[in-house]
Amino acid sequence: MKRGFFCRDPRDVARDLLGTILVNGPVAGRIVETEAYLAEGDPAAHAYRGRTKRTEVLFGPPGYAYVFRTRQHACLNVVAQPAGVPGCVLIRALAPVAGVDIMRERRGDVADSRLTDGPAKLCQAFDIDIRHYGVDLCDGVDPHLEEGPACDARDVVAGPRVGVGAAMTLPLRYYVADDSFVSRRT
DNA sequence: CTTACGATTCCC
DNA sequence: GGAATCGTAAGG
Repeated sequence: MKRGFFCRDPRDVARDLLGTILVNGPVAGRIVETEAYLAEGDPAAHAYRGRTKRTEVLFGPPGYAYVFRTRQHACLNVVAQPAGVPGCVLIRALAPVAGVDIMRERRGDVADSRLTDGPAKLCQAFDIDIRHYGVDLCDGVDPHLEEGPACDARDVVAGPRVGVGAAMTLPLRYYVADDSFVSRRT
């Protein structure tokens, strides 16, 4: 995945990221749901309250991983836009492509359909956590992103984001219509 | 040092 | 509907 891909508005990156393949060693999956977090005017974005140790990587160059914890779970984002502009895209769900058996071991006793249908679930299935904070997702070293079969633009749906405290109804969430791994249908 | 609070998930 | 549970950030 070329770094230039991420050097754009988070909304465009979020939409175009659908279909991209996330790889981490033996496990891989096709992204089917994302959310954009804007660099400016977005109270729900972590970078909204400024630059801190936690949000530091958001202000760096695009294509790097911004991993954060909420409660006891980790979530994976990709930094978008040029250095100094803290936009990012949250990877909310993906469809398993390889290593399903390993995902089952990591996720415990859950149905296959719930292996990776949520931002924290996919991190657990892919063994991604805070230790991946700031890693380059464009350098080919795991974990990394690869171009996948482009999904039909007509299948892409936009809607309100999930679980954000600051009530934001802008359509910043993108997902593949009718995909069974999308975390929630609206 | 102390307190408040989640970009979630799973179980009752 | 509610608890789990811990790092981060802000305030004293």
